[in-house]
Amino acid sequence: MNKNRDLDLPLKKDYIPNLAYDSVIFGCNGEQLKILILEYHNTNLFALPGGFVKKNENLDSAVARGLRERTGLDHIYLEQFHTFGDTLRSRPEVMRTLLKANGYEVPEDYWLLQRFLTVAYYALINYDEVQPMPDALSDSINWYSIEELPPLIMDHSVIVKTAVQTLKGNLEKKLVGMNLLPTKFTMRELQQVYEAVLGEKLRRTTFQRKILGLDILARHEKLFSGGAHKAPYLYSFK
Amino acid sequence: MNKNRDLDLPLKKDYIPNLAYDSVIFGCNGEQLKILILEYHNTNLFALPGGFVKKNENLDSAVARGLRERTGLDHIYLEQFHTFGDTLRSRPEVMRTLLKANGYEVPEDYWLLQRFLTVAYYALINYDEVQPMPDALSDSINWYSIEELPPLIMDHSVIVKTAVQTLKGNLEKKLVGMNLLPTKFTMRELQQVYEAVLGEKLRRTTFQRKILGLDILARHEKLFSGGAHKAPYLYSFK
DNA sequence: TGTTTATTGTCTCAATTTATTACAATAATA
DNA sequence: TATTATTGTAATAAATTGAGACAATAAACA
Repeated sequence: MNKNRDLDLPLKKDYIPNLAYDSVIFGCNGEQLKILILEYHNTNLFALPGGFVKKNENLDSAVARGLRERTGLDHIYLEQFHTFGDTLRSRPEVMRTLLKANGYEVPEDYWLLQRFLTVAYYALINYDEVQPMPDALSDSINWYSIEELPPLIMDHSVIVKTAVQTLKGNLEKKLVGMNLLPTKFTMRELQQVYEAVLGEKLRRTTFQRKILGLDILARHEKLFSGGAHKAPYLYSFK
Repeated sequence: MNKNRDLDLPLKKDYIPNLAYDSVIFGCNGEQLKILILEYHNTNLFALPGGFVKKNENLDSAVARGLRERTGLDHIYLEQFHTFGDTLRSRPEVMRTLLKANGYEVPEDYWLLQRFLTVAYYALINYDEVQPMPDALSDSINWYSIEELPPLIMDHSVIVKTAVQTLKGNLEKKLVGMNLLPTKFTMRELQQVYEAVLGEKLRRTTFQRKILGLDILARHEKLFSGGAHKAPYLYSFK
């Protein structure tokens, strides 16, 4: 197999053992809430983007680093939501399969085949302003609607479900919705984000009154989209 | 020093390296929200109860095990709330101090002196029905009001603050309040728990109507306390 | 150039929820 | 039997939210 690719693999000596992180990276295309999913080379295996924590690196920094590598973006809204630590979540045979598919034959005691706990984060980014990049072991990274995910490896489906639940809960409490939009956005776009996250239609007038009442938005010029109707104002987060 | 106590120390081979857990164990005496704090032997150092995860043990099980050891209680309400992973949170000199104070001289590369990330949980228990027990390295474990904590080692004060914030947020969302009370309790006791957690007085009639309206309580016999007034009903969680 | 269409911003009134007050019931005591 | 402290619930006021109405307006069209 492809022995000269070994240098791509993370080295045991550089990382905290038995500990990983995974990121649920949310975007919204105006209709649906979506997340970024990796597809591993030659395997038909799908997974969340993730990585490992360097021995002298903050946990948060490690996740931000991985996110930068996948999205090219900096200063992303990022929030830790749960650490998954069941013994049964680790599936060495899955890891072995995807290493093999990439040309790596590893010994029985290879560090990546051990048990891993993972700290899960969710990130909110602007769907339209990102050019996602696959990692060393995967050949594609794509947006998937949270309603139509491919089967994910290990416990990644549970991680996604937990992320969606957490995001729902934080939407009104922490007002994180605008992180899924560009700096300036219309009230309708914001409402569409809320509807995609909550999974339900909202009443336009009530929504507008509530959001404006929070006094967190600054109003800017109008947006002339070319449509045959009144132009909406643009808003930004204060 | 006391070499024959070495057997009490956790052995590196049994545990996931670089990973710990800490528990913020809440109780309520009717007036104040309190937590259990350990005082280490001969050091004047105070800390949260915590421990390590065995190589083949679920994370949640490890925390439940530690909680059982400190409180003697089983089936405790337990919730993970954050994983703390900054490099600077680890303070090997603190660990060395408290090992020394207990008679343990350890080498420079001793595993407990390395960097540790910690998964933090909070637990809710009945203040009156627990006989807390100190761990191997500590000589006391006591209730402290969250308003009057002693100075805690490392980042344990931050962990406590985060726990209190999380508990506040979950009080109404997850209705966890009754876990701080015995099986049967009066409406006033429940209100006192809410007031202690939220840090504010609540209106009696509004509180009673809201809680009863949730339809989560079963009403039982009255409690005759001996006071010169109408006796309140006892309630339990449905 | 007026007319039409789709959408927006805001207002009004109804429905619901929450806050506040009031008050009768009652357990022990004097 | 009156007094005291507290409880359960009802009644009313205030605030919030739901639902509809409507004028304003940007572009297309006749």
